[in-house]
Amino acid sequence: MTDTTSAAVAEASRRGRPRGSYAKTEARRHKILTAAFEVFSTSGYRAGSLKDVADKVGLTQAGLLHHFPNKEALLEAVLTLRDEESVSRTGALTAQGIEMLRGVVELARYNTTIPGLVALYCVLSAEATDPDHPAHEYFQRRYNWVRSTMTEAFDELARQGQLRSGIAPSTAARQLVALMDGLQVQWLLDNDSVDMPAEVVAFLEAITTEKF
Amino acid sequence: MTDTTSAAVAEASRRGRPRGSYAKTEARRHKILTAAFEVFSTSGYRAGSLKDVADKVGLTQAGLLHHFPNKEALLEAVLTLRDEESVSRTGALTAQGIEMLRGVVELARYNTTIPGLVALYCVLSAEATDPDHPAHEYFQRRYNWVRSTMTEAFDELARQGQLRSGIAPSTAARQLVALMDGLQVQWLLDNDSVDMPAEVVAFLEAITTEKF
DNA sequence: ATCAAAACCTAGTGGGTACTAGGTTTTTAC
DNA sequence: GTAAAAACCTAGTACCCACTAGGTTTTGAT
Repeated sequence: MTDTTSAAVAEASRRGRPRGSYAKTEARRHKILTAAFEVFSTSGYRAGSLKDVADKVGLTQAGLLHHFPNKEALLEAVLTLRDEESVSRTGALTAQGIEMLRGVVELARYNTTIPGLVALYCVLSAEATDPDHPAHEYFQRRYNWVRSTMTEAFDELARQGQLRSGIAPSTAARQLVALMDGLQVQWLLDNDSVDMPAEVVAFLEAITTEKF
Repeated sequence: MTDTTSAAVAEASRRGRPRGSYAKTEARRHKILTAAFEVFSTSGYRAGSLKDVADKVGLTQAGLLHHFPNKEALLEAVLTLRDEESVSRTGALTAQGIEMLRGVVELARYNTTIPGLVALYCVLSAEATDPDHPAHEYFQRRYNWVRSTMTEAFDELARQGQLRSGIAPSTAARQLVALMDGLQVQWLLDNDSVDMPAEVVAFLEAITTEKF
């Protein structure tokens, strides 16, 4: 365990040891992540450049690389931050059963307000289907986790007889995830062509006996 | 109209006019398109390079650019060829109503045998959601066409009372397209996680009264 | 006020990019 | 066989890439 109390930092400083980052540093790193997010969203990871990111923040490439050792680390940081934010924001995954599925509809609605984030995951998940992509395992883990979480929700519905017969909970989960991903592509290509939350509601009402 | 009869070519040759391409040229262009397809599939258009394509064919970059004036033209040629091939192969879209939907299931099954093509459209459609992408309009047109074709099929089902009540044909079409796209991402990330044709069948049987 | 570390820069490295100019080899009609 | 166009190459353009070495400026605890 690293001791990060101020007393310990002061002690370390006296001996010429590493000091913590400055007051503005956290804000700057956040700005960098926002910019990186925008760049990776529109160009993908491979075609998006560190210079594009640095320019958006008002830094040089080298300045940027002072905060993140390399491009891959930057991508990881973006993905981690976005996961934390969306989990803390929606708490979409703490709910269970039907309440969680209502949360999914709400998520679909919320997604229409953040096309950038939708584009990021859309472009990145497609790019990361290549086993050599640095985010390949991240997306494998992510999909496994989302699918299993959704399967649990449909399991509960099935136990209460609210899932239409002939539909396995795991199938419902896979399809719901697939549907949302696919709708996003169509929506990004042409916003007016798809009403995402309405489509999700229609799907859920088709496979369950509930109203959403 | 360009006159391309052999007599006309001969006449043109006598005058030092352009000649047609050589016997092997068509095969070579086809080899180039195959290679380009592979490169764009795994890396996308933006990150995929002409050198990668040229190397696969055993040409130099310059040699490749003798056949296609630039990278964008190469992409267009790949997309056009693939559309022609898949239309002529499956004839998936000549059928109507339920027969066409059965063709969609068959397409999902066939897709599992060509992960490269699936990856191409998956990566490219995501990348092309950016309005500045050269294939942006291509994908807009493509989705509009696919959606309207599918809507017609569901319309016919609805007329025959085979579409579950409460589901609009256009909704069914959008969802079927979205589902297939989304399933492909999950399948590319982990082949064993999804049985694509089975999922499509499950979806169709959930929204219709038919067996698939 | 001092001074060391953090933050950031300039100026590179070696490599890749799409694309071009101009020449050489290969094909093919005559 | 000849000649001209097609096919293809070498060698270059100008630019972008991720990343680094080493120096300068800024910060902040003492």
